[in-house]
Formats: sequence, C-alpha cells, structure tokens
Amino acid sequence: MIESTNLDGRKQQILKAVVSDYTATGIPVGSQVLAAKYFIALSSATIRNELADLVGTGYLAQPHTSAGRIPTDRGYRYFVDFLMAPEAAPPGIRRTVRQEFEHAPNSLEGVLEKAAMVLAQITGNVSLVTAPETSEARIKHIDLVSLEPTSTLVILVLEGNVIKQQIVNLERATSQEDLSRMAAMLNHKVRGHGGADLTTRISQLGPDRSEQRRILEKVLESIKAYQSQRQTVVLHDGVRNLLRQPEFVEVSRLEELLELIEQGAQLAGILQQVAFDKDVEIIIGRENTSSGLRECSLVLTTYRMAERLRGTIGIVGPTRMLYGQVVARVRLVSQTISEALAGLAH
Amino acid sequence: MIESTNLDGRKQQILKAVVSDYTATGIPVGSQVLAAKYFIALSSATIRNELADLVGTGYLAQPHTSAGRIPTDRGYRYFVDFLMAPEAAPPGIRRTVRQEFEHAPNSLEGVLEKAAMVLAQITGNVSLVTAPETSEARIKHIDLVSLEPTSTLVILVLEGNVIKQQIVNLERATSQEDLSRMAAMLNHKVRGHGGADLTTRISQLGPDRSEQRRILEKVLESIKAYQSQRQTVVLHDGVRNLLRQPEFVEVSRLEELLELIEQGAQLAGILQQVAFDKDVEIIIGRENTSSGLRECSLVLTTYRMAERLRGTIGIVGPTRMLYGQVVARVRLVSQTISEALAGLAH
DNA sequence: ATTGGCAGTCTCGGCGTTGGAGTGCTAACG
DNA sequence: CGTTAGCACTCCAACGCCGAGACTGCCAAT
Repeated sequence: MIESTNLDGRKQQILKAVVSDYTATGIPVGSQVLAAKYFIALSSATIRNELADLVGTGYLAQPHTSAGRIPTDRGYRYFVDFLMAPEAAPPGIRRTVRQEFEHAPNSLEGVLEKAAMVLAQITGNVSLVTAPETSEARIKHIDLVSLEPTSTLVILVLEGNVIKQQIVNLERATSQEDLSRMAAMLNHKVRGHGGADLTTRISQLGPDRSEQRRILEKVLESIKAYQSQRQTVVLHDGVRNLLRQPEFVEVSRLEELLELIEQGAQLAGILQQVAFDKDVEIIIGRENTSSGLRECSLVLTTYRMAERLRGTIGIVGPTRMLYGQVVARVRLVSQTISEALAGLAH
Repeated sequence: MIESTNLDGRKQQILKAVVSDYTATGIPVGSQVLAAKYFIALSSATIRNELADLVGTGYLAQPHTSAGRIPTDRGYRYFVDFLMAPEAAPPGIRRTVRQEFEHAPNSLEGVLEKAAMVLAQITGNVSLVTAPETSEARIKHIDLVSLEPTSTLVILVLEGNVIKQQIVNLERATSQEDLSRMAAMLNHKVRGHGGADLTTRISQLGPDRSEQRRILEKVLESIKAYQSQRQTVVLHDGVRNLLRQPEFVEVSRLEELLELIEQGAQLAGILQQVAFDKDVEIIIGRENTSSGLRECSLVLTTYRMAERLRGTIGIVGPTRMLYGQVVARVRLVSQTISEALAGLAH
C-alpha cells in the first residue's frame, strides 16, 4: 500500500478526527462539526475540500449526499496502523480486572470463562476466547482408571496442568492392577513428550508380542486422535452488548453474525491464525472472508499459559468501535490471564 | 383454580382454536377466521359472544379494539393443562436426533453441548442445559498428581464417570510416591461414598498425629468446598433463533432476556427447582418471578445420568410458542441424552 | 340461544410536505 | 494557489393526514 504515505499531515489529522468523532458518537461527521470541534483555525469550506479528497482516495464515504462523512474500511485501517494514539486502560478498569482475577478460579476453564465475561463487560463487545491448543503440549502424567472390565478412563495431565480425559474400550477384561502397572510404565516412557514425539515413543515400547502393548497402543491412539481431531471451542460472552449498538437495530444483520458466533467453527479458524509474536491483531470489515463479519471488526491477541500452550483472546464488534480503548483492554486482559494461568501451570 | 372447570365444551374448543392458531401464525385471531377455519357450523357472531366471555374471564385479551384475540398467560396455562393434545415428535426429527447422538461424544460435557445445540435447532428456541448436580454423587476414584513439591492436583472420578479436578496447595513438600500411597488409601476408604457421608469417613481415617492425616483433610476439605460452592453453569444455544421471532423485533425486550441467559445465575435457580418426578414442567409468562421472563415461557424437564446424577434440560422462548411440539421435542432429547449418558456412566 | 346487519373504533400503510443538515460549486480574497 | 464566504441544491427524516381494512359490540330478528 503506497497510499499509506500519500496523505499529508492535515489530511491525516482530518481523517483521525473523523474516525474519533464517528466512533464516539455514531453520527456521520460534517465539515462544520469538524471545523468547530477540531480545526478552529480552518473554515468549513477548506475542510470540505479535504473531505472530498479523502472520499476520492477511498478513506471516507458518505451515506448519502446530504450527510456527513464516515470512515471506510480503508480509513479505519489507516487509522489503526498510523494514527491511533497508544492508549492505556484507565485505573478504574485496571483495578476492576485485577480484582476479578485476584481470587481467580482454580482451573483453566474457570479462568477462561471469567476472561470472556470480563472482556465483554469492559469492552462492550462480544468477547471470544479459545483454550490453548494442546496438540503439541507435553504429557505430564497419565492415569488409567478401570470403569468396567473392558473399558478404562484415560486421564491425561498435560503441561500447564491441562486435563484431558477419554473413555477407551478394551478388547478384553483388564484389572485395575494391570491398568495401574501400565499407567506406571506409560508415565515412565512418555512423560515430558508430546505431539509427533509420542509416535516414536510408542514404537519403542517393547516387543510386539505382549497383550499390554496392544492395549497401550489403543490408549495412545485414542489420545492422539482426541488431541488432533478435537475442534477448538470458542467461548463467547456479551452478545447482549451488541443489541445496544445502533448498527444492529436491524436484527437481520445480527442474525448472520450470531450464527457465526454460536456455531463457532469458522471463528475458530480465524482465531487460530492469530500470530503468536504479534501484539494485537485487528481485522476490519471486509478484510474478513466471512460475509457475516463484513461490517464487523475483530481485535485479537494471544495469551500464554506455558511454553507450548497459547490461546487466543479478543473481541468482535461493529467496525465502528473505539479501537484505541478496545486494544488497550484486550491487551490488559490477555496479560492478566497470562499471569493467572502461569500461576496454575507453575 | 376453580376456573379450570368453569369452561363449557364449546368455550374450551374456542380457546384451543385461538391458542393453536395464534401460536402458529402470530396474528391475533378474529371471529371470522375462527368460524371459517374451525367452526363452520357457527356464525362469527356466536363466536364473538363466546370470545367476549373468554375475555371477561381472563383467558383471552385483545391488543386493541379492532384486533383479534390473543391468549393471556391464564389462557396458555389452561391450554397446556387441559387442552393440549399429546404429541409425538415426527419421524424426521426423531431420526435427526438419533443420528446426532449415534456417535455421541465420549464425555459428559460433549453430550450436554450437543444436546443444547440439537434442542435449539429442533425447537427454534433458546436451549438451556445444566450439568448434573454432583454434591451427592459417590466417589469412584481419587488420584493425586504432584505438580510442584508443595502442590498437588486432585482428580476425582464420580459416579457416572464425571471428572472433577482441583489444585491443592500443601503445607510441606510431598513426593509423588507419598501422594500415590495416600491416593491408594483414600481410594480404599472413600470409594463408593459421597455427600455428607464423606465427612464421617474422614474422621475414621486414623489417629490425628500423622502428617498424612492433615494433608488428607486438606484435600478432602477442598473437594467438599469445591463440590458445594460451585454454582451451576447453564449452557445455552440458539439465541439466534430468537431474532426471527416477531416479538423481539424490539431489541429492548431481548436485551433483558439475554442478560438473564448470559449471566445464568438466576436461570440456574429456576432450573434447579424442576422436580425430578414430573414429566415436563411449563412455566408461562408472569408465572416467572424474573421480570426479564415476563413475556417468555420455559419448557423444562430432567434427564438422568446415574442414580444420583440428574440435570435439567429445556428451552426458553416467547410465550407464543408451539407448546405441544416443543414439549414433545424437549422430552425426546431428554430421553435420548439419558440413554447416551447411561452408556457413559455404565 | 343464534344470527344478520350495521355503526363504531382502531391500526397500518401510503403520500405529500416541510425543516434541517450538509454538500459542491463559484467567485472573491490574500 | 490555497483559503474562504455565499448560495443553490439534494436528500433524509419526521410529521401529519387520509383511506382501506379488520374486527368489534350491540341490536333486532329468528
């Protein structure tokens, strides 16, 4: 984008003023308002000329001829990339968040649910949270509990103390004693390993002859299948906030969006692609491939639980949002839960 | 309610026709429509007289003078108590549900999430699902996994193979070997017990002198605290369905309802009070204490996982809903997941 | 008890009007 | 050449009005 530099200082200031005013009020911004509130030294006629240029270059649009200007997706993009002033969450918000996580729930799920709740509350948008991707996480502990003679519960404690469980049906009856022995062996062999590494460890488990070997393989296969196949669930909260937004008085728009949010699979795909090294990622309007998000923006970032355990957290709302404020608050919650989860993960 | 019997046969038929027509179409029902569609033998004038009586006794109301009649809460109540024909879910729906749970997810949470999804889909309302109340469930297996020298992960397998977990901080460093020994002892002592019974078992655990005893008490205390304090979470799905309902074109109503649904605590209270012995419980409009549910109805029932493990499942929607159809489908899903969960619980 | 007839009432949608907001253009100015 | 005042123009949103349609309640007749 060469255009990112082809705006002179004054055009930048005007674009910034339009975005700021429009995101705050929801009313298209006219030249008179701009002259009065932001550019006292200039006349409205001058600003009209500049506005016309910004419409011509695609940064602004007008809903109809006698209305003020609103930013286009491109205008928002330029704003967040170059014009947005770095913001810090206000002390009141910081305190609220700190208090919410002071006596944080003692489990991953609890922390994530609370994060979704808090983020929805302090941003006034719909929050989105995914649990950490565990396919590459290392195994810390394995336990086999006999349920029936021919079925066992496999309990897996991963790095970060994430717990996975699954019921496995065995080919023949196996006692709890045998299962415990196998669990002990598994703990010895696979502890500290994960992902593709597991496969190689299985093949080193001993000669093929043993009955045990077949059971172990079954157990490990189910673990691996479970880990890889399980589609990421996207927690969300704050749908009620959307109803207050004037852009959703027409429920038809909301319907498509809600379907995306409640169904989750498509969102999961988007959230998984958030880069771990980036700070905060912003996806604006039509930059989204999903049609349901055409008039929405996402503000996403990652949080960290342990070495290989990272998840995504963020919000989705109308493109007209207070980006500076939202970015600061998403970042705040991400940092806060990273700390809370580090406490859980040791 | 003496009034439940003071309607003669024809008034009952007319009330039934009004409820049926209005729930199906959403349009207030006039005397001409009734005469043409349901009572060809009668003139519209006769029906008008009856309608006027039903308004006088509080079973019907009219939005304004020149509109047709709609049922009041009392009218709906009379309908579901005395007039509603028992309905069976159609084969297509039965097949859909069966297929959805044929390869049911292997965990309680998975089944409940799927149940919420399916119920929302086939009833076109918002589904509500609570996990079984576990405070009285018996303990099947206990495992202690060392995380840090001074913290351990307590894993509890309850009846029905429900898994609970919690991190417990210990007063002094304890090795995995010691923990395993304690777990073995605990398994021996408390297996098959639960609820208040646990407390007595703890006091029988041996002399007070031992270091172990203190650790065990701490573990068990945390287990009990966890079990009792944990507020029930209400899963939900299908909020998007509400947007299609004409009663929610005004989003302000939806807002209050959504707050209830997303916050969940108040709904949890309502759902917990559903009687286990009843078939399906219906709560209509102002029978709800919450103001957000004034214009909503709930159709709730319980499902069964194991002896002491019962949860609630149902839907919430506008009072104008197809009660017969919804009742049949809620019942269907309840039965289906009870079977699926019995498979998990053995 | 039932019914046809009829006047009365209310909502809803369409339509024209009006006020206001904001623009683009033009010409003048420094 | 950038800036500015003035002005005609456009468009929307709100308002009020009107008529069509729907349904009622009542009355008198059967």
